[in-house]
Amino acid sequence: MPIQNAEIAAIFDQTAELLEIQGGNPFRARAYRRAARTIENLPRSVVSLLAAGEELSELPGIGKDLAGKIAKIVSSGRFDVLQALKRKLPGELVAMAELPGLGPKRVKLLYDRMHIRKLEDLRRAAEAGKLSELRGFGEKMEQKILAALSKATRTQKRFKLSEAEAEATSLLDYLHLAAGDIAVAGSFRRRRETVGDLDIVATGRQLDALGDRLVKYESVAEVAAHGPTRTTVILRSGLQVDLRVVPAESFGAALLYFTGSKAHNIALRGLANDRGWKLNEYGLYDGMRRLAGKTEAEVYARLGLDYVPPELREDRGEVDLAREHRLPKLVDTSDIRGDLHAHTNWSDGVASIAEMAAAAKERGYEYLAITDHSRHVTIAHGLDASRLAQQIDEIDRVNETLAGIALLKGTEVDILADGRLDLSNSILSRLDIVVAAVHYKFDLSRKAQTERIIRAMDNPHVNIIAHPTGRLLGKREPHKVDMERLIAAAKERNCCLEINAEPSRLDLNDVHAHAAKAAGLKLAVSTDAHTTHELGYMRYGIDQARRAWLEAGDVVNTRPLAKLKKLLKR
DNA sequence: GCCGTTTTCGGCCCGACTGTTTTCAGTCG
Repeated sequence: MPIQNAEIAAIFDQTAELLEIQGGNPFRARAYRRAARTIENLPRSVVSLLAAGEELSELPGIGKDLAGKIAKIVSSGRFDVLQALKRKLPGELVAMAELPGLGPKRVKLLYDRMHIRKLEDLRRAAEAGKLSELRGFGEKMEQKILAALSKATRTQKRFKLSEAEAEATSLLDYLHLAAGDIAVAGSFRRRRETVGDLDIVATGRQLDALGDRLVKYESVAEVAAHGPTRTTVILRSGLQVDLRVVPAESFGAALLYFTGSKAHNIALRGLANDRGWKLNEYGLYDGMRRLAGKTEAEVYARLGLDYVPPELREDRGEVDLAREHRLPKLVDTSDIRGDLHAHTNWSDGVASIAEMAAAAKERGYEYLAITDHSRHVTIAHGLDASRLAQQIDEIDRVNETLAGIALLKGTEVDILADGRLDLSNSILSRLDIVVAAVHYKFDLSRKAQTERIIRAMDNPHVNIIAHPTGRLLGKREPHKVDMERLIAAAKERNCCLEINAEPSRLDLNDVHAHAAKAAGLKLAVSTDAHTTHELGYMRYGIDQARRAWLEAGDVVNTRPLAKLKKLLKR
Protein backbone atom coordinates (compact mmCIF):
# COMPACT_ATOMS: atom_id res chain seq x y z
CA MET A 1 0.00 0.00 0.00
CA PRO A 2 1.40 3.44 -0.92
CA ILE A 3 2.57 5.53 2.01
CA GLN A 4 0.16 8.20 3.23
CA ASN A 5 1.00 11.85 3.82
CA ALA A 6 0.30 11.47 7.54
CA GLU A 7 2.90 8.70 7.77
CA ILE A 8 5.57 10.79 6.10
CA ALA A 9 4.69 13.67 8.42
CA ALA A 10 5.02 11.35 11.43
CA ILE A 11 8.44 10.17 10.23
CA PHE A 12 9.61 13.78 9.95
CA ASP A 13 8.15 14.70 13.35
CA GLN A 14 9.99 11.81 14.99
CA THR A 15 13.16 12.78 13.20
CA ALA A 16 12.79 16.36 14.44
CA GLU A 17 12.24 15.15 17.98
CA LEU A 18 15.38 13.02 17.94
CA LEU A 19 17.42 15.76 16.28
CA GLU A 20 16.46 18.08 19.11
CA ILE A 21 17.48 15.50 21.70
CA GLN A 22 20.71 14.88 19.87
CA GLY A 23 21.44 18.59 19.96
CA GLY A 24 23.23 20.53 17.26
CA ASN A 25 21.54 22.91 14.88
CA PRO A 26 18.02 23.51 16.24
CA PHE A 27 16.92 24.94 12.92
CA ARG A 28 17.47 21.65 11.23
CA ALA A 29 14.90 20.06 13.53
CA ARG A 30 12.58 22.96 12.90
CA ALA A 31 12.92 22.44 9.16
CA TYR A 32 11.74 18.84 9.53
CA ARG A 33 8.76 19.98 11.60
CA ARG A 34 7.85 22.63 9.09
CA ALA A 35 8.00 20.09 6.27
CA ALA A 36 5.85 17.69 8.30
CA ARG A 37 3.12 20.34 8.63
CA THR A 38 3.28 21.14 4.92
CA ILE A 39 2.89 17.49 3.98
CA GLU A 40 0.11 16.94 6.46
CA ASN A 41 -1.91 19.78 4.98
CA LEU A 42 -1.46 18.92 1.31
CA PRO A 43 -4.71 18.46 -0.57
CA ARG A 44 -3.15 15.65 -2.60
CA SER A 45 -1.04 12.68 -1.63
CA VAL A 46 2.71 12.98 -2.03
CA VAL A 47 2.64 9.66 -3.89
CA SER A 48 0.34 11.03 -6.57
CA LEU A 49 2.25 14.33 -6.77
CA LEU A 50 5.41 12.36 -7.46
CA ALA A 51 3.63 10.15 -9.96
CA ALA A 52 2.46 13.28 -11.77
CA GLY A 53 6.03 14.52 -11.94
CA GLU A 54 5.46 17.50 -9.65
CA GLU A 55 8.44 19.17 -8.00
CA LEU A 56 8.08 18.69 -4.26
CA SER A 57 10.80 21.28 -3.67
CA GLU A 58 8.33 23.95 -4.76
CA LEU A 59 6.26 23.29 -1.65
CA PRO A 60 6.87 25.69 1.24
CA GLY A 61 9.52 24.49 3.66
CA ILE A 62 10.65 21.70 1.37
CA GLY A 63 13.92 22.23 -0.46
CA LYS A 64 15.99 20.09 -2.72
CA ASP A 65 17.31 17.95 0.08
CA LEU A 66 14.01 17.11 1.74
CA ALA A 67 12.32 16.59 -1.63
CA GLY A 68 14.90 13.91 -2.39
CA LYS A 69 14.44 12.35 1.02
CA ILE A 70 10.68 12.23 0.61
CA ALA A 71 11.04 10.53 -2.75
CA LYS A 72 13.26 7.94 -1.13
CA ILE A 73 10.80 7.36 1.70
CA VAL A 74 8.03 6.85 -0.84
CA SER A 75 10.02 4.35 -2.87
CA SER A 76 11.56 2.42 0.02
CA GLY A 77 9.14 2.99 2.88
CA ARG A 78 12.17 3.73 5.06
CA PHE A 79 14.09 6.78 6.13
CA ASP A 80 17.75 6.19 6.85
CA VAL A 81 18.25 9.45 8.78
CA LEU A 82 15.62 8.35 11.28
CA GLN A 83 17.00 4.80 11.44
CA ALA A 84 20.45 6.15 12.24
CA LEU A 85 19.09 8.48 14.91
CA LYS A 86 17.20 5.62 16.51
CA ARG A 87 20.37 3.54 16.61
CA LYS A 88 22.26 6.38 18.19
CA LEU A 89 19.51 7.27 20.64
CA PRO A 90 17.69 4.02 21.40
CA GLY A 91 14.80 3.48 23.78
CA GLU A 92 11.86 5.72 24.57
CA LEU A 93 13.52 9.11 24.50
CA VAL A 94 10.77 10.67 22.42
CA ALA A 95 8.12 9.52 24.91
CA MET A 96 10.25 10.85 27.74
CA ALA A 97 10.54 14.24 26.11
CA GLU A 98 6.75 14.38 25.90
CA LEU A 99 6.40 14.31 29.69
CA PRO A 100 5.56 17.72 31.14
CA GLY A 101 8.65 19.43 32.47
CA LEU A 102 10.98 17.35 30.36
CA GLY A 103 12.19 18.41 26.97
CA PRO A 104 14.98 17.51 24.60
CA LYS A 105 17.76 19.04 26.71
CA ARG A 106 16.88 17.32 29.95
CA VAL A 107 16.21 14.02 28.23
CA LYS A 108 19.66 14.19 26.64
CA LEU A 109 21.19 14.93 30.03
CA LEU A 110 19.38 11.94 31.60
CA TYR A 111 20.55 9.74 28.76
CA ASP A 112 24.17 10.90 28.78
CA ARG A 113 24.74 11.07 32.52
CA MET A 114 22.49 8.35 33.91
CA HIS A 115 21.93 6.12 30.87
CA ILE A 116 18.18 6.53 31.28
CA ARG A 117 16.56 5.48 28.03
CA LYS A 118 13.17 4.09 29.05
CA LEU A 119 10.23 5.44 31.00
CA GLU A 120 10.72 2.61 33.50
CA ASP A 121 14.38 3.61 34.04
CA LEU A 122 13.19 7.14 34.67
CA ARG A 123 10.62 6.04 37.22
CA ARG A 124 13.18 4.00 39.16
CA ALA A 125 15.73 6.83 39.20
CA ALA A 126 13.11 9.35 40.32
CA GLU A 127 11.80 7.08 43.05
CA ALA A 128 15.34 6.54 44.32
CA GLY A 129 15.86 10.30 44.43
CA LYS A 130 18.77 10.05 42.02
CA LEU A 131 17.62 12.70 39.58
CA SER A 132 18.37 15.60 41.90
CA GLU A 133 22.04 14.74 41.58
CA LEU A 134 21.89 16.21 38.10
CA ARG A 135 22.37 19.91 37.51
CA GLY A 136 19.05 21.49 36.63
CA PHE A 137 17.02 18.83 38.41
CA GLY A 138 15.64 19.13 41.90
CA GLU A 139 13.15 17.55 44.22
CA LYS A 140 10.15 19.28 42.64
CA MET A 141 11.15 18.05 39.22
CA GLU A 142 11.34 14.49 40.54
CA GLN A 143 7.84 14.75 41.99
CA LYS A 144 6.53 16.25 38.77
CA ILE A 145 8.05 13.45 36.71
CA LEU A 146 6.67 10.73 38.97
CA ALA A 147 3.23 12.31 38.86
CA ALA A 148 3.39 12.51 35.08
CA LEU A 149 4.51 8.90 34.80
CA SER A 150 1.64 7.63 36.94
CA LYS A 151 -0.76 9.60 34.76
CA ALA A 152 0.94 8.50 31.57
CA THR A 153 -1.86 6.07 30.75
CA ARG A 154 -4.43 8.80 31.21
CA THR A 155 -3.07 10.38 28.03
CA GLN A 156 -3.63 14.03 27.45
CA LYS A 157 -6.43 13.60 24.96
CA ARG A 158 -7.88 16.22 22.72
CA PHE A 159 -11.45 17.31 23.25
CA LYS A 160 -14.12 17.52 20.63
CA LEU A 161 -14.83 21.13 19.69
CA SER A 162 -18.40 20.78 20.99
CA GLU A 163 -17.15 19.54 24.38
CA ALA A 164 -14.62 22.34 24.65
CA GLU A 165 -17.36 24.79 23.73
CA ALA A 166 -19.50 23.67 26.64
CA GLU A 167 -16.60 24.20 29.06
CA ALA A 168 -15.67 27.52 27.46
CA THR A 169 -19.18 28.91 27.69
CA SER A 170 -19.55 28.41 31.43
CA LEU A 171 -15.98 29.46 32.13
CA LEU A 172 -16.37 32.72 30.21
CA ASP A 173 -19.62 33.33 32.04
CA TYR A 174 -17.69 33.05 35.27
CA LEU A 175 -14.70 35.15 34.20
CA HIS A 176 -16.26 37.94 32.22
CA LEU A 177 -17.39 39.87 35.31
CA ALA A 178 -13.77 40.54 36.21
CA ALA A 179 -12.63 41.20 32.65
CA GLY A 180 -12.78 43.95 30.09
CA ASP A 181 -12.48 42.26 26.73
CA ILE A 182 -12.30 38.49 26.88
CA ALA A 183 -12.20 35.82 24.19
CA VAL A 184 -11.24 32.21 23.66
CA ALA A 185 -8.38 32.07 21.16
CA GLY A 186 -6.30 29.07 20.06
CA SER A 187 -7.52 26.12 18.01
CA PHE A 188 -10.95 26.69 19.55
CA ARG A 189 -11.23 30.00 17.73
CA ARG A 190 -9.80 28.48 14.57
CA ARG A 191 -12.62 25.97 14.96
CA ARG A 192 -10.47 22.90 14.69
CA GLU A 193 -12.41 19.65 15.01
CA THR A 194 -10.68 18.91 18.30
CA VAL A 195 -9.15 21.21 20.87
CA GLY A 196 -6.14 20.45 23.08
CA ASP A 197 -6.67 23.29 25.54
CA LEU A 198 -8.54 26.56 25.92
CA ASP A 199 -6.45 29.68 25.37
CA ILE A 200 -8.23 32.63 26.89
CA VAL A 201 -7.11 36.20 26.25
CA ALA A 202 -8.45 39.03 28.35
CA THR A 203 -7.92 42.61 29.41
CA GLY A 204 -8.66 43.94 32.86
CA ARG A 205 -8.19 47.07 34.88
CA GLN A 206 -6.22 45.06 37.37
CA LEU A 207 -4.13 42.54 35.46
CA ASP A 208 -3.68 39.87 38.13
CA ALA A 209 -7.29 39.88 39.41
CA LEU A 210 -8.49 37.67 36.59
CA GLY A 211 -5.92 34.93 37.15
CA ASP A 212 -6.77 34.97 40.83
CA ARG A 213 -10.39 34.46 39.91
CA LEU A 214 -9.60 31.62 37.50
CA VAL A 215 -7.77 29.52 40.10
CA LYS A 216 -10.89 29.73 42.28
CA TYR A 217 -13.19 28.43 39.54
CA GLU A 218 -15.13 25.48 40.93
CA SER A 219 -14.15 23.04 38.17
CA VAL A 220 -10.41 23.58 38.62
CA ALA A 221 -8.63 20.35 39.56
CA GLU A 222 -5.07 21.61 39.48
CA VAL A 223 -3.17 24.88 39.14
CA ALA A 224 -0.22 24.26 36.85
CA ALA A 225 1.14 27.81 36.80
CA HIS A 226 0.00 31.12 38.19
CA GLY A 227 1.90 34.30 37.47
CA PRO A 228 0.85 37.93 37.28
CA THR A 229 -0.28 37.85 33.65
CA ARG A 230 -0.42 34.14 32.81
CA THR A 231 -2.30 31.38 34.60
CA THR A 232 -2.67 27.73 33.63
CA VAL A 233 -5.16 25.38 35.27
CA ILE A 234 -6.42 21.88 34.56
CA LEU A 235 -10.17 21.41 34.86
CA ARG A 236 -11.70 18.26 36.32
CA SER A 237 -12.59 17.13 32.81
CA GLY A 238 -8.85 17.11 32.03
CA LEU A 239 -9.13 20.17 29.80
CA GLN A 240 -6.26 22.62 30.27
CA VAL A 241 -7.01 26.33 30.36
CA ASP A 242 -4.38 28.99 29.70
CA LEU A 243 -5.35 32.51 30.62
CA ARG A 244 -3.35 35.48 29.46
CA VAL A 245 -4.14 38.99 30.64
CA VAL A 246 -2.83 41.93 28.63
CA PRO A 247 -3.30 45.73 28.62
CA ALA A 248 -6.31 46.90 26.60
CA GLU A 249 -4.15 48.45 23.88
CA SER A 250 -2.62 45.00 23.26
CA PHE A 251 -5.82 42.96 23.06
CA GLY A 252 -5.79 42.54 19.28
CA ALA A 253 -2.14 41.57 19.16
CA ALA A 254 -2.63 39.08 21.99
CA LEU A 255 -5.73 37.63 20.39
CA LEU A 256 -3.85 37.26 17.12
CA TYR A 257 -0.88 35.73 18.85
CA PHE A 258 -2.84 33.22 20.92
CA THR A 259 -5.21 32.32 18.12
CA GLY A 260 -2.29 31.05 16.06
CA SER A 261 -1.74 28.81 14.44
CA LYS A 262 1.89 28.81 15.33
CA ALA A 263 2.77 28.47 11.66
CA HIS A 264 0.53 31.42 10.74
CA ASN A 265 2.17 33.53 13.46
CA ILE A 266 5.62 32.67 12.23
CA ALA A 267 4.64 33.75 8.74
CA LEU A 268 3.30 37.07 10.09
CA ARG A 269 6.43 37.65 12.14
CA GLY A 270 8.46 36.98 9.05
CA LEU A 271 6.58 39.80 7.28
CA ALA A 272 7.20 42.09 10.24
CA ASN A 273 10.90 41.21 10.22
CA ASP A 274 11.14 41.95 6.50
CA ARG A 275 10.19 45.53 7.35
CA GLY A 276 12.54 45.66 10.32
CA TRP A 277 9.60 45.54 12.73
CA LYS A 278 8.78 43.24 15.61
CA LEU A 279 5.47 41.49 16.24
CA ASN A 280 4.68 40.02 19.63
CA GLU A 281 1.59 39.56 21.81
CA TYR A 282 1.74 43.23 22.85
CA GLY A 283 1.72 44.76 19.43
CA LEU A 284 3.53 45.50 16.21
CA TYR A 285 6.59 47.66 16.86
CA ASP A 286 9.10 49.68 14.93
CA GLY A 287 11.79 49.86 17.57
CA MET A 288 10.01 51.40 20.56
CA ARG A 289 7.29 52.89 18.39
CA ARG A 290 4.04 51.00 18.47
CA LEU A 291 2.38 50.63 15.06
CA ALA A 292 -0.68 48.51 15.90
CA GLY A 293 -2.12 46.14 18.47
CA LYS A 294 -5.52 47.22 19.74
CA THR A 295 -7.34 45.08 17.18
CA GLU A 296 -6.35 42.19 14.96
CA ALA A 297 -7.57 44.05 11.89
CA GLU A 298 -5.15 46.88 12.67
CA VAL A 299 -2.20 44.50 12.79
CA TYR A 300 -3.12 42.76 9.55
CA ALA A 301 -3.66 46.10 7.81
CA ARG A 302 -0.29 47.46 8.95
CA LEU A 303 1.37 44.33 7.58
CA GLY A 304 -0.31 44.97 4.24
CA LEU A 305 -2.73 42.09 4.59
CA ASP A 306 -6.48 41.67 4.38
CA TYR A 307 -8.07 40.41 7.58
CA VAL A 308 -7.67 36.64 7.73
CA PRO A 309 -10.60 34.79 9.35
CA PRO A 310 -9.35 32.54 12.19
CA GLU A 311 -10.44 29.36 10.39
CA LEU A 312 -7.91 30.07 7.64
CA ARG A 313 -4.91 30.74 9.87
CA GLU A 314 -3.01 27.52 9.25
CA ASP A 315 -0.27 28.76 6.93
CA ARG A 316 -1.80 26.89 4.02
CA GLY A 317 -1.30 29.78 1.62
CA GLU A 318 -3.68 32.26 3.26
CA VAL A 319 -0.95 34.83 3.99
CA ASP A 320 -0.05 35.21 0.32
CA LEU A 321 -3.70 35.45 -0.67
CA ALA A 322 -4.32 38.08 2.03
CA ARG A 323 -1.53 40.16 0.56
CA GLU A 324 -2.99 39.83 -2.93
CA HIS A 325 -6.53 40.58 -1.68
CA ARG A 326 -7.66 37.20 -2.96
CA LEU A 327 -8.86 35.46 0.20
CA PRO A 328 -11.97 33.33 -0.30
CA LYS A 329 -15.25 34.78 0.94
CA LEU A 330 -16.08 31.99 3.34
CA VAL A 331 -19.48 30.36 3.56
CA ASP A 332 -21.47 31.34 6.63
CA THR A 333 -24.33 29.67 8.51
CA SER A 334 -26.58 32.46 7.24
CA ASP A 335 -25.97 31.21 3.69
CA ILE A 336 -27.54 27.83 4.47
CA ARG A 337 -31.04 27.31 3.10
CA GLY A 338 -31.70 23.77 4.18
CA ASP A 339 -30.45 20.49 5.58
CA LEU A 340 -30.02 17.46 3.36
CA HIS A 341 -29.53 14.70 5.92
CA ALA A 342 -31.95 14.17 8.80
CA HIS A 343 -33.67 11.30 10.56
CA THR A 344 -37.14 10.88 12.08
CA ASN A 345 -38.83 8.39 14.33
CA TRP A 346 -39.45 6.28 11.23
CA SER A 347 -35.93 4.92 11.78
CA ASP A 348 -33.63 5.86 14.68
CA GLY A 349 -34.57 9.52 15.00
CA VAL A 350 -36.60 10.89 17.88
CA ALA A 351 -38.94 13.44 16.32
CA SER A 352 -41.77 12.98 13.87
CA ILE A 353 -41.61 14.18 10.28
CA ALA A 354 -43.84 17.15 11.14
CA GLU A 355 -41.74 18.06 14.18
CA MET A 356 -38.53 18.00 12.18
CA ALA A 357 -40.18 20.14 9.50
CA ALA A 358 -41.32 22.68 12.10
CA ALA A 359 -37.84 22.83 13.65
CA ALA A 360 -36.24 23.34 10.23
CA LYS A 361 -38.70 26.11 9.43
CA GLU A 362 -37.92 27.68 12.79
CA ARG A 363 -34.29 27.81 11.68
CA GLY A 364 -35.35 29.75 8.61
CA TYR A 365 -34.76 26.91 6.17
CA GLU A 366 -36.50 26.58 2.82
CA TYR A 367 -36.19 22.83 2.71
CA LEU A 368 -35.33 19.74 4.73
CA ALA A 369 -34.52 16.31 3.34
CA ILE A 370 -35.91 13.39 5.31
CA THR A 371 -33.31 10.67 4.94
CA ASP A 372 -34.04 7.76 7.23
CA HIS A 373 -31.92 4.63 7.22
CA SER A 374 -32.56 1.70 4.89
CA ARG A 375 -33.38 -1.80 6.05
CA HIS A 376 -29.85 -3.16 6.30
CA VAL A 377 -29.18 -0.88 9.26
CA THR A 378 -31.45 -3.00 11.40
CA ILE A 379 -30.25 -1.52 14.65
CA ALA A 380 -31.61 1.81 13.47
CA HIS A 381 -34.93 0.27 12.42
CA GLY A 382 -34.09 0.94 8.79
CA LEU A 383 -36.87 1.20 6.22
CA ASP A 384 -37.46 -1.40 3.51
CA ALA A 385 -39.08 -0.48 0.20
CA SER A 386 -42.62 -0.86 1.41
CA ARG A 387 -42.16 1.25 4.56
CA LEU A 388 -40.26 3.82 2.50
CA ALA A 389 -43.22 3.92 0.11
CA GLN A 390 -45.46 4.61 3.07
CA GLN A 391 -43.12 7.33 4.25
CA ILE A 392 -43.17 8.91 0.81
CA ASP A 393 -46.96 9.17 1.03
CA GLU A 394 -46.70 10.53 4.56
CA ILE A 395 -44.22 13.22 3.50
CA ASP A 396 -46.54 14.20 0.65
CA ARG A 397 -49.35 14.59 3.18
CA VAL A 398 -47.22 16.63 5.61
CA ASN A 399 -45.93 18.79 2.77
CA GLU A 400 -49.48 19.82 1.96
CA THR A 401 -49.95 21.14 5.47
CA LEU A 402 -46.70 23.13 5.45
CA ALA A 403 -46.13 26.69 4.40
CA GLY A 404 -42.72 28.22 3.90
CA ILE A 405 -40.75 24.98 3.96
CA ALA A 406 -40.56 21.99 1.65
CA LEU A 407 -39.73 18.46 2.74
CA LEU A 408 -37.64 16.46 0.33
CA LYS A 409 -38.32 12.75 0.14
CA GLY A 410 -35.07 10.94 0.67
CA THR A 411 -33.17 8.07 2.21
CA GLU A 412 -29.81 7.38 3.73
CA VAL A 413 -29.40 4.17 1.82
CA ASP A 414 -26.82 1.72 3.04
CA ILE A 415 -23.93 0.88 0.74
CA LEU A 416 -23.56 -2.90 0.89
CA ALA A 417 -20.13 -4.52 1.11
CA ASP A 418 -19.91 -5.00 -2.65
CA GLY A 419 -21.06 -1.48 -3.47
CA ARG A 420 -24.65 -2.36 -4.33
CA LEU A 421 -27.34 -0.33 -2.60
CA ASP A 422 -29.73 -1.57 0.04
CA LEU A 423 -32.81 -0.37 -1.91
CA SER A 424 -33.88 -1.03 -5.50
CA ASN A 425 -33.83 1.57 -8.24
CA SER A 426 -37.61 1.37 -8.55
CA ILE A 427 -38.09 2.87 -5.09
CA LEU A 428 -35.04 5.18 -5.29
CA SER A 429 -36.46 6.70 -8.46
CA ARG A 430 -39.46 7.95 -6.49
CA LEU A 431 -37.27 10.05 -4.17
CA ASP A 432 -36.13 13.67 -4.43
CA ILE A 433 -32.72 12.94 -2.96
CA VAL A 434 -30.61 9.88 -2.20
CA VAL A 435 -27.86 10.00 0.39
CA ALA A 436 -25.70 6.87 0.45
CA ALA A 437 -23.42 5.76 3.24
CA VAL A 438 -21.26 2.96 4.60
CA HIS A 439 -22.36 1.62 7.98
CA TYR A 440 -20.55 -1.67 8.34
CA LYS A 441 -17.51 -3.55 7.03
CA PHE A 442 -15.21 -0.68 7.85
CA ASP A 443 -12.16 -2.91 7.68
CA LEU A 444 -12.02 -3.56 3.93
CA SER A 445 -8.72 -2.90 2.19
CA ARG A 446 -8.18 0.61 0.90
CA LYS A 447 -8.72 -0.55 -2.65
CA ALA A 448 -11.88 -2.55 -1.89
CA GLN A 449 -13.40 0.22 0.24
CA THR A 450 -12.70 2.82 -2.44
CA GLU A 451 -14.22 0.64 -5.15
CA ARG A 452 -17.21 -0.12 -2.96
CA ILE A 453 -18.08 3.55 -2.64
CA ILE A 454 -17.34 4.36 -6.28
CA ARG A 455 -19.60 1.51 -7.31
CA ALA A 456 -22.37 3.05 -5.19
CA MET A 457 -21.83 6.34 -7.01
CA ASP A 458 -22.20 4.50 -10.31
CA ASN A 459 -25.89 4.36 -9.49
CA PRO A 460 -27.26 7.59 -10.99
CA HIS A 461 -29.84 7.93 -8.25
CA VAL A 462 -27.16 8.61 -5.67
CA ASN A 463 -26.74 12.34 -5.00
CA ILE A 464 -24.55 12.54 -1.92
CA ILE A 465 -22.09 10.25 -0.18
CA ALA A 466 -22.58 10.78 3.55
CA HIS A 467 -19.72 10.74 6.09
CA PRO A 468 -17.31 9.37 3.49
CA THR A 469 -14.63 8.09 5.90
CA GLY A 470 -16.85 6.85 8.74
CA ARG A 471 -14.58 8.15 11.47
CA LEU A 472 -15.80 8.94 14.97
CA LEU A 473 -13.49 11.34 16.76
CA GLY A 474 -11.75 9.66 19.67
CA LYS A 475 -13.62 6.41 19.01
CA ARG A 476 -13.17 5.04 15.54
CA GLU A 477 -10.46 5.65 12.99
CA PRO A 478 -11.54 6.59 9.46
CA HIS A 479 -11.89 3.58 7.21
CA LYS A 480 -9.21 3.28 4.60
CA VAL A 481 -10.19 5.00 1.40
CA ASP A 482 -8.32 6.58 -1.47
CA MET A 483 -9.73 10.07 -1.13
CA GLU A 484 -8.19 11.37 -4.34
CA ARG A 485 -9.83 8.63 -6.36
CA LEU A 486 -13.09 9.10 -4.52
CA ILE A 487 -13.09 12.83 -5.24
CA ALA A 488 -12.23 12.31 -8.90
CA ALA A 489 -14.94 9.65 -9.24
CA ALA A 490 -17.53 11.88 -7.57
CA LYS A 491 -16.62 14.71 -9.93
CA GLU A 492 -16.99 12.48 -13.01
CA ARG A 493 -20.39 11.30 -11.85
CA ASN A 494 -21.66 14.70 -10.70
CA CYS A 495 -22.16 13.28 -7.25
CA CYS A 496 -21.61 15.31 -4.07
CA LEU A 497 -19.66 14.49 -0.96
CA GLU A 498 -20.92 15.44 2.47
CA ILE A 499 -19.42 17.37 5.32
CA ASN A 500 -21.30 15.65 8.11
CA ALA A 501 -21.73 18.24 10.84
CA GLU A 502 -22.26 15.86 13.74
CA PRO A 503 -19.53 16.93 16.20
CA SER A 504 -18.05 13.43 16.47
CA ARG A 505 -17.96 12.96 12.71
CA LEU A 506 -17.04 16.21 10.93
CA ASP A 507 -16.51 14.01 7.92
CA LEU A 508 -15.16 14.97 5.39
CA ASN A 509 -12.54 16.73 7.46
CA ASP A 510 -11.11 20.13 6.52
CA VAL A 511 -8.17 18.83 4.44
CA HIS A 512 -10.32 16.43 2.43
CA ALA A 513 -13.05 19.00 1.88
CA HIS A 514 -10.45 21.48 0.68
CA ALA A 515 -9.15 18.88 -1.76
CA ALA A 516 -12.70 18.30 -2.98
CA LYS A 517 -13.16 22.02 -3.62
CA ALA A 518 -9.83 22.17 -5.39
CA ALA A 519 -11.06 19.40 -7.69
CA GLY A 520 -14.17 21.43 -8.51
CA LEU A 521 -16.54 19.28 -6.52
CA LYS A 522 -19.63 20.59 -4.72
CA LEU A 523 -20.27 19.59 -1.14
CA ALA A 524 -23.30 19.25 1.07
CA VAL A 525 -23.02 20.41 4.66
CA SER A 526 -25.57 18.32 6.55
CA THR A 527 -26.30 17.62 10.19
CA ASP A 528 -27.44 13.98 10.20
CA ALA A 529 -29.82 15.21 12.92
CA HIS A 530 -31.64 12.56 14.92
CA THR A 531 -33.51 15.15 17.01
CA THR A 532 -34.85 18.62 16.29
CA HIS A 533 -32.10 20.05 18.49
CA GLU A 534 -29.39 18.40 16.41
CA LEU A 535 -30.35 20.47 13.39
CA GLY A 536 -28.26 23.04 15.28
CA TYR A 537 -25.11 21.04 14.55
CA MET A 538 -25.02 22.88 11.23
CA ARG A 539 -22.60 25.47 12.58
CA TYR A 540 -20.00 22.81 13.36
CA GLY A 541 -20.20 21.65 9.76
CA ILE A 542 -19.89 25.24 8.56
CA ASP A 543 -16.85 25.68 10.81
CA GLN A 544 -15.12 22.84 8.99
CA ALA A 545 -16.33 24.08 5.61
CA ARG A 546 -14.73 27.43 6.37
CA ARG A 547 -11.51 25.71 7.42
CA ALA A 548 -11.66 24.02 4.02
CA TRP A 549 -11.86 27.47 2.33
CA LEU A 550 -15.37 26.77 1.03
CA GLU A 551 -17.44 29.64 -0.29
CA ALA A 552 -21.23 29.66 -0.51
CA GLY A 553 -20.98 28.57 -4.13
CA ASP A 554 -19.17 25.38 -3.14
CA VAL A 555 -21.99 24.22 -0.88
CA VAL A 556 -25.14 22.86 -2.56
CA ASN A 557 -27.48 23.60 0.32
CA THR A 558 -26.88 27.33 0.04
CA ARG A 559 -28.99 27.21 -3.11
CA PRO A 560 -32.71 27.94 -3.31
CA LEU A 561 -34.79 24.81 -3.78
CA ALA A 562 -35.24 25.06 -7.55
CA LYS A 563 -31.51 25.52 -8.11
CA LEU A 564 -30.69 22.76 -5.65
CA LYS A 565 -32.87 20.34 -7.58
CA LYS A 566 -31.16 21.28 -10.81
CA LEU A 567 -27.76 20.89 -9.20
CA LEU A 568 -28.57 17.45 -7.86
CA LYS A 569 -29.78 16.14 -11.25
CA ARG A 570 -27.41 13.56 -12.67
C1' DG B 1 17.53 22.19 6.38
C1' DC B 2 15.15 26.31 4.18
C1' DC B 3 15.25 30.72 2.11
C1' DG B 4 16.12 35.44 -0.60
C1' DT B 5 12.62 42.67 -4.75
C1' DT B 6 18.27 44.69 0.79
C1' DT B 7 20.88 38.36 0.93
C1' DT B 8 23.42 32.19 -2.23
C1' DC B 9 25.41 33.32 3.55
C1' DG B 10 23.64 34.03 7.69
C1' DG B 11 19.81 34.49 9.36
C1' DC B 12 15.77 31.54 11.19
C1' DC B 13 9.33 34.16 16.39
C1' DC B 14 9.21 35.59 21.00
C1' DG B 15 7.89 36.23 25.85
C1' DA B 16 6.10 34.13 30.54
C1' DC B 17 6.81 31.01 34.06
C1' DT B 18 9.23 27.38 36.73
C1' DG B 19 12.74 25.46 39.12
C1' DT B 20 16.83 25.84 39.60
C1' DT B 21 19.97 28.94 40.36
C1' DT B 22 22.25 33.34 42.63
C1' DT B 23 21.65 35.34 37.09
C1' DC B 24 19.62 31.71 34.03
C1' DA B 25 18.41 27.52 31.18
C1' DG B 26 14.73 24.92 29.87
C1' DT B 27 10.10 24.34 28.77
C1' DC B 28 5.90 25.85 26.95
C1' DG B 29 2.64 27.85 24.00
